[in-house]
Amino acid sequence: MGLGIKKRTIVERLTAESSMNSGGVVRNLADLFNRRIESPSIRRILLAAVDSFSKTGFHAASTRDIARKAKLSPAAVYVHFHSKEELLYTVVTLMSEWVFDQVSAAARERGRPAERLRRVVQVHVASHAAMRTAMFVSNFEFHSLNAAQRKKILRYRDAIEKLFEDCIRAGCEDGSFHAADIGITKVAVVSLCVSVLNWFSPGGRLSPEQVGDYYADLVLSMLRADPT
Amino acid sequence: MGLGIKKRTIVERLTAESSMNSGGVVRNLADLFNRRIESPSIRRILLAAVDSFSKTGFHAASTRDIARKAKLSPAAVYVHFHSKEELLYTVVTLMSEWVFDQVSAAARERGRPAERLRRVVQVHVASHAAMRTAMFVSNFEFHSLNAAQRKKILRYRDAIEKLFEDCIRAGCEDGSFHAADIGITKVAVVSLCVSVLNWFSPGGRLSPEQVGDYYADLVLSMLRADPT
DNA sequence: GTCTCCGCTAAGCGTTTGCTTATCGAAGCG
DNA sequence: CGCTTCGATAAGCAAACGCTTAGCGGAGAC
Repeated sequence: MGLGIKKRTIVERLTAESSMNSGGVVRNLADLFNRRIESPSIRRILLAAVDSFSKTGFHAASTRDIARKAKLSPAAVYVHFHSKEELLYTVVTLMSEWVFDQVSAAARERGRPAERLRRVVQVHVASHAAMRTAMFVSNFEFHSLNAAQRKKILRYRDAIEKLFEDCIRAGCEDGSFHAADIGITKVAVVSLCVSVLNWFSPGGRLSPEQVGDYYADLVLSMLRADPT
Repeated sequence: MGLGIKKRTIVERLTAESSMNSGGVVRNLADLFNRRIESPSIRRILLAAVDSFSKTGFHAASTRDIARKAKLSPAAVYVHFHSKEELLYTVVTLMSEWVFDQVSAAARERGRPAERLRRVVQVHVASHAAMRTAMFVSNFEFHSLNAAQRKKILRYRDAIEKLFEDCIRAGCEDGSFHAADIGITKVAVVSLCVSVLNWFSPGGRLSPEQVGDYYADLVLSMLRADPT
């Protein structure tokens, strides 16, 4: 067999189990990692990485700190991951895949454009709010990935944007929506959804689902065609 | 005079010159720094810091790198600044003050709520787009400041949010706007404006002012009262 | 001429960083 | 038993980090 070939990455060995085919919704980050990653040590490392990255940012977080939180020696992290960068890439990949699964499931259900866009916005916002910490890392430490990694993650982001665009375009074509520029409107709507990360608080007045509903109302009134 | 007292910070020595009282609008970041900072060396350091912080984030940026970009020795930075953290704090303060000046000037002009909110949104978005790099640092490296510094910067942010809230509340009271929850609506609108940082590109199809106009349209149709 | 100030630099201190090396012990297997 | 595999560790390396120290050189004051 191939010598000199470096070991496979965690991302390449992820359990191919999505929220679709395995009983019930994902409840939280630990639950999501349980479904996708077999080794308990690797799960602990990734949970610790999310915690460290979210608190201090990728570059300020030390691998020693992550190892300590995972109750392992500093070197044990490198038994499972090639580098600190791969830690971040694994986290971002897991979260990007999950959000894409959530939103595309919402977009698959039939309905009028307004109904479909409502579901897509609601799920997108609620997902970001519910997994606030990990989605924060996935979004705001994205630029610390290398070019090849960024390119792979961008595929998920582009696919999600496409789902939004399809709903908006369908509504414009059947006259229920008005948008002067679909491209700008699309990025404005998506970035509005993501920006819930900047203020949402788990212990706050509203649940993730309630915030999602509210944002869906905002987006629909933003897009509804003039009754004139 | 007081011995043992550490030297004053750059922020404490800023020129008290706002865009109001000194001829014309600020054209770009260098122009803004020229108006507020006397020493050319300090201006070069701050411009270099903005560049480094925006490219790699606060923690990954090295003071040696910043010094090299400013054409100074590494130690020269510490002649003017106590620490790397003070570099960030100075940048964030300058940008936060500037944005607050811009938005509050827009809010001061009289008009119906819809007209005032349109101006406020337009200026807020256009300011972020026009100073994209520095505003990016100001917003996304905010968490690297210490608690006391964050508290001071939050005063500007809260004041800006208040300006938005006043417009929205006035529109709800005179019946021209509809908002089920003014608090959530306010943070959604403000974070929508800020999120232009995530996609705006200086060389793109639209100018900062055009994007501001488009966002103002979006926000107004989001808030306008139902004609039913 | 001498003294003081001030912006600036060369050199380097102490610490922390990401990551490697050599090794261990338990488990699986013929 | 002998051998391999594998998760994990103790120890440490080379590099980079933020920041300090001691001192230089030109300008202004008297």
